[in-house]
Amino acid sequence: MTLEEQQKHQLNPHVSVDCVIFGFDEGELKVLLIERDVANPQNNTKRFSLPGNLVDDAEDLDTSAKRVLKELTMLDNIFLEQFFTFGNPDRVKNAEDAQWLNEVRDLPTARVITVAYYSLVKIGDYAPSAASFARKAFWCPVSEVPDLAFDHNQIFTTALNSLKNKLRIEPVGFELLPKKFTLGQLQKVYETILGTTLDKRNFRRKILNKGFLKPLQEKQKGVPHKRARLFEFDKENYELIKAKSLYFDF
Amino acid sequence: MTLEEQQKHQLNPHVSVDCVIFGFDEGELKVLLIERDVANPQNNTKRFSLPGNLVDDAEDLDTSAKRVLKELTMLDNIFLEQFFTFGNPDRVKNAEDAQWLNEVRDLPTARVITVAYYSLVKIGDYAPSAASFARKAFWCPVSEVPDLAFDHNQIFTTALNSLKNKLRIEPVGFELLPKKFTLGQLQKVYETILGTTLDKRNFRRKILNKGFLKPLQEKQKGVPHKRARLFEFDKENYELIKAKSLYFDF
DNA sequence: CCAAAAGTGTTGTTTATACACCCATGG
DNA sequence: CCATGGGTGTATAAACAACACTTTTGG
Repeated sequence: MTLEEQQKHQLNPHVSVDCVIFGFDEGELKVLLIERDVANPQNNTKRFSLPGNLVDDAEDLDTSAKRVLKELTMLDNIFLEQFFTFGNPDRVKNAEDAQWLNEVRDLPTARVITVAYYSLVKIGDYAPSAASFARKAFWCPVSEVPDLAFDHNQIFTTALNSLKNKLRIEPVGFELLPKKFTLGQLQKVYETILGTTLDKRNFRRKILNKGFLKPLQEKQKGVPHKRARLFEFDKENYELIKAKSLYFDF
Repeated sequence: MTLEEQQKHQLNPHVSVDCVIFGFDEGELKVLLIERDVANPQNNTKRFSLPGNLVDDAEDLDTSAKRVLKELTMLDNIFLEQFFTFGNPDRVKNAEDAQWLNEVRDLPTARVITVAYYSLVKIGDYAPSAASFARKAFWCPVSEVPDLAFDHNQIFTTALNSLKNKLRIEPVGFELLPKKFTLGQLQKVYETILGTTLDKRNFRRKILNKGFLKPLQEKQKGVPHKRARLFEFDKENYELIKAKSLYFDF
């Protein structure tokens, strides 16, 4: 290991990143949780948390979040955004987490502030490579998130709120869907995240008028109803549109 | 000093807060800068920065930002919001800042991540108590911000953007004005922050329809033109309105 | 009397909302 | 033939944008 590499892997014991990774599957919004390794097998109380880790001391925060995300999901991220920093001095001091911290941290009692990110991934793309860590990581419907370590429940709730706000301003919905998707699927994503129902005709008119959805010739196959037209997100066009009108509004 | 107080004042060398404090005066948006103390009087190159400091190790981030703001302005804050965390590993490593860090920090070469807040204050209320630190702190028009220490120019720019976004969503404009203000003043605030001009009639109609401005009987005095009606922000009413319609939209 | 900001309505255009039926497919 | 989601248009209401003149005051 070169000196440079060594330096790169020197952990900063006071700053961490946590990632709230959203996915969408079977009409449900899900979040990626990990089940914590506990070295001591006697302690078999399961404890769940968001994926996160200390930052390396020479590493940018965004880079760190990308690294952690990649380490845990083997996916290069699609979209990754810092949304809040949590720094309650007691956030890592609950008794339930003390043992685990003792096992894995050099300074288990140090105060740690954490910079939180959220990310949207396509579960479909992602599942195939999930096998190697499936024992530790799993998708959990957002309505069934259990008690999490540290202040991770608060982080999760804040992330969900940020995602809602983001969705009103930028068209991030397709990040959760396969590259080719139907308008019905997209509408479902919006409804799930916003927690409302939307009128089908109004939704379609509005989103098609934005001009960043490219209709394909291709259609769905194998569905027990009329085949829906497939669409792609038209990134180039979107960039042009964004430059003019900043707001999206749902 | 009690043990508790001692603990409270133990600085965490790895985490700081920085505050971007906006004020509005003479039709201009201004930001509060400080001129850095340099112990060594030989070094008389002036160096400006945003007000900020390391967090105390047992202190919440919001509390820390409030404390720093109060220490520097003697004002209890009106509005204070975390907007981004800056963590480039090189952000405190420019040569220009090294000497100063050597003088004031225990670990002058440590990487510091900083949680940035912005705040809006009424310059009018604030100026009277400014004397005691006026040598060190001053209001600088946002269009004339000089080179700042560390990455503070970037922090400032990001804050200004966040403020713009905030203004579109919540009516924060009056935070910058005296308790009683005219619609003309308020419009000026919006125009200054958003960097546009707005139609007077449309602005008035729109903002009055929101229902959170309480017209007073009182009028301006001593102006060389028609006296404008004064208004107050109606906080209770605003809370009611906010509960229903989340969006504000300018 | 002049400069400077206050105050005030209307019209045309765009955007949002509410709403109901037929179509194609697989099972 | 049935259940399922796909696909389509119109009418009403609300919000927005553009636009010009009179009033009051201090100097």
